[in-house]
Amino acid sequence: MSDHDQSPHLTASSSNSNSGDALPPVGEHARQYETVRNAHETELIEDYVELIGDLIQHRGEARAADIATRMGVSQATVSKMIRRLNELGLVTSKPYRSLFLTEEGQKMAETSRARHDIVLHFLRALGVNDHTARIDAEGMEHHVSNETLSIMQRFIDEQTRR
Amino acid sequence: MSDHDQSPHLTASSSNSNSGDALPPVGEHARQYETVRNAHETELIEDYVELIGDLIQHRGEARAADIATRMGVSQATVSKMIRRLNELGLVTSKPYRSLFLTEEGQKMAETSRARHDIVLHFLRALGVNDHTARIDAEGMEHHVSNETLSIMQRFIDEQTRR
DNA sequence: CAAATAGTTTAGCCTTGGCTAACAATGATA
DNA sequence: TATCATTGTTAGCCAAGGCTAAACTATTTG
Repeated sequence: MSDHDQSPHLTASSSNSNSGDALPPVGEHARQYETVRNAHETELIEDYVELIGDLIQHRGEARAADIATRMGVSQATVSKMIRRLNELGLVTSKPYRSLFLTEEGQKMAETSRARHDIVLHFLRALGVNDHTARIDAEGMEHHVSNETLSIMQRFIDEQTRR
Repeated sequence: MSDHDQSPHLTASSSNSNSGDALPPVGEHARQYETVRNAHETELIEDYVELIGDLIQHRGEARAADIATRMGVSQATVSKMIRRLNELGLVTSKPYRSLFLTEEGQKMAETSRARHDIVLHFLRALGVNDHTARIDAEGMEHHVSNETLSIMQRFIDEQTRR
């Protein structure tokens, strides 16, 4: 039935020089998309936690209003999100008071920040202009595996050690 | 969470040497997040269209069942999505028949495919292993600006011309 | 210290993108 | 040709992440 399987299709448009042309085997292909879907679920969470960590570090505290303006989102949305972060054990908050990260939240914030920094520095080291690099980094950071991250780090090191 | 994970992270420390540490100005910061949110809206659409294009090219036709197994998603979900693509003028479909891309759909498929390929080749040229590169590329492709894309292309060219 | 302003939360709505279950059409084949 | 497996569609559910409007709390200030 579903075993149309991988028909051996010789790269019809051979002009493109590579092995990436053929469709991946079904199972693998599905797993790729699944990975992306999963990343999407955690992405926003990580962005919030990272931002909260940054605000605490640079401003001394994280207030819902600041999060809202920095995220470009309504305060109501932030409030709802904070409830979720609370349920997930990432922040603690008393009503009408400012937020704190739990231990787990702090770990997540640090990891996210580190990843973000590597991607951003990498893009700049590659030659991407600062403004673009920031935007791209914000989107890319959640989709870069640790393997790729460490290769990026190596690239940065080589580049700057020169 | 991320399944393809292992390496240690002694790295972040070294990256404290820069201007990226301070929070960006509020407006700019908000615009970064907005860009990501917008990307999210088109991402899935592009993935479907790209996949449909690939199926047509490699298999001669795109059937809902194949899309479902490749995406790792139920047929009902695909069916619903196809209706949306239809409304957006990206595909044409008669019930119970296989799909075709409109002209606009084809353009989108080509663009997506090209972007995807560049990112994938770039990662491989960087030294990322094929399997990881595929997964990362799938997630990253929608967040890479044209500027970065062309820098990646240049990098590939230099790398392979050696 | 009371009133105004600023900040936070809640209620209720909307859209997306998943799902399952039930039903409908197609096409192979007995 | 009648049956049945495969494929496609529809209905109806759910959670997430937006929004606005209204209610509530905290803080500033007259």
